[in-house]
Amino acid sequence: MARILITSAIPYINGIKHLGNLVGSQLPADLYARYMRMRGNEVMFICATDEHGTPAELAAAKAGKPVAEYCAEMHGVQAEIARGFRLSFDHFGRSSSARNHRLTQHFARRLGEQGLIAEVVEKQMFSRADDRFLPDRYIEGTCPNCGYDRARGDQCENCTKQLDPTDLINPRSAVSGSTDLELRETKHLYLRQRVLKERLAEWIDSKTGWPVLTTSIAKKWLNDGEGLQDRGITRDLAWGVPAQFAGAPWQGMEGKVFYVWFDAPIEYIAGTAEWADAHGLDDAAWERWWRTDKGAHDVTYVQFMGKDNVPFHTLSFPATIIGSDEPWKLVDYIKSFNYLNYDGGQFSTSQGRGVFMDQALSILPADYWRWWLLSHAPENSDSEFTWENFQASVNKDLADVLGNFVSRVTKFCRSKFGELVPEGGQTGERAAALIAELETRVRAYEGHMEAMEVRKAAAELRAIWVAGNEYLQSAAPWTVFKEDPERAAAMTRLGLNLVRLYAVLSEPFIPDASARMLAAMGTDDRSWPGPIAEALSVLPAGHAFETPEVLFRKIADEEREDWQKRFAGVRT
RNA sequence: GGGCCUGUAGCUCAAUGGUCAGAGCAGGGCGCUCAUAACGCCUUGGUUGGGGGUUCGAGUCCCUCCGGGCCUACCA
Repeated sequence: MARILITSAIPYINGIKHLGNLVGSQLPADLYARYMRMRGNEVMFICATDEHGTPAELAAAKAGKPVAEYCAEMHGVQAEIARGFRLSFDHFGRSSSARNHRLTQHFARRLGEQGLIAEVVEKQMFSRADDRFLPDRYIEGTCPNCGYDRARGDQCENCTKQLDPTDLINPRSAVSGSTDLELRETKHLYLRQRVLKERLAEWIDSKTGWPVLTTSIAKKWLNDGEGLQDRGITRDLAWGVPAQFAGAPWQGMEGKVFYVWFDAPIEYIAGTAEWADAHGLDDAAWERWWRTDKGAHDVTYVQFMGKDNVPFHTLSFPATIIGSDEPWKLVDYIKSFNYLNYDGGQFSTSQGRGVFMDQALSILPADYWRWWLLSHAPENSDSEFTWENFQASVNKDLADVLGNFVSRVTKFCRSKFGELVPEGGQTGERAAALIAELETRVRAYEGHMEAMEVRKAAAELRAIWVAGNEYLQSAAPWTVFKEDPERAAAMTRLGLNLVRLYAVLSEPFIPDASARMLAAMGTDDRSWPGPIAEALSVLPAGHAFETPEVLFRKIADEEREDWQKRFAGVRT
């Protein structure tokens, strides 16, 4: 039994995420966690909300709430939706937790003691009307290059030129529109990543099996231009982990907090500590996942994230870990995803374009979305959600291939033998061929799941379902029954056992349907198949089952058209 | 501007430099009647974005052009 630590990139707190966010991290992480648990491994699966930063403060202000209250509420909302999608986190934490405050300050202090923190005085735009420093992109003005009047302080969206806020003509706050801005001096802490460059490069180079997407992004940041740069890890904000604290090896940082990207990944660790606290366990319980000197030496750590998160997970966070000079667990494998597009364009949170997680669940149960999203996961390039494809895929794969298989087996049995696994008889060559095929396919499926090849795993699973239909079609127990009822009984017994096997194999993708199938088969035997012949004799003759209701209903054309219209425009 | 990814059948995607470029869906035909008008079998469909090159051999490697996307360090 292996020990597997799994983290999903933590979703930002300001609002409900769309399906693109879901498929890029939380959902594939859940697939992997469920699979590894099914295989009998000890799994720790951690996610959290990322609660600090300017957008959180602004969103809270807009909602007319104190930021702590706003974040607590939104955390509750996101946790509820995560449950709705059956995301099986061992703990869904909060980056604003006391645990994260303590750990973030701990890492900062260690880095300071190692000489890896620099104090830098710089000038930043301050908006008097908003009473806050503004990040570059929260300043708007006229582009000096093309004259576009809504250019942002980091880049002009119109001509794509890189800008500095001071380049803008007639700069104004994007928050309030105020032009009452001034450049103010402010002191910040920088993480001296340049000092760690060689060690980071060496570490990245040792990860030869990582996805191209992951390593290419890391190497670009390491080597491009002047190479890896030091990074500011504090901000002039009120909401966050205070940068000045007892034992801090610096002074004069009162009123400042750590940058979200410094404290967010630390929440992976803190979230595990929160898990221990929530279960009344001591520190050793979480440290055995994170401290290689306290039991984590045999842990395999896998991170899941969208491509936009890669630099922070390949460089900044490892710089924090390595720089601390303490035996914390480093990530072993980073699975990164491209983006999911929506019907010819991008999902857009600001424009409300596309399907958001809460809306998705209000339309259809989690399994429908899980199946489509995972079987179309954007692993190699950006991929595309269209309603036609979603409808076709769900109707065909889930309703016709799997759902109907369960239906035809159980209903046939009920009508000919009653709702007990029939006894007697022998299966024939076709059953042997089926078992041989499944033997190959199940091992291939395992290989893809272990390699986190999500699409390939989905395709293999579907082929496993299809094999059941092929068997029934060629064995034709409904015909055999007329001549040799005992033989038909054996075939049906095999069919019912296939339903149980499929429930087990499918659990990581469609956990609700899996549970319903097992319940219908009257068993809680979820043991992963060894030799297939054995796995297909778990349900003995005489075992009672129930004929389940329709497992997956089909999506009608009218519904699809209705949804298409509903989600094309602005979210209301 | 720079870097990276990407372009394969009507659609969504596969293919360690090595048989005739494969699947699923959609389309066509046949079969079956247990089943959610479901299932199975067969089948149509490709100058692998264009052009050039390396190689015994290129979807794959190189150059170039065209299209799509992402990143570019203060959004997260």
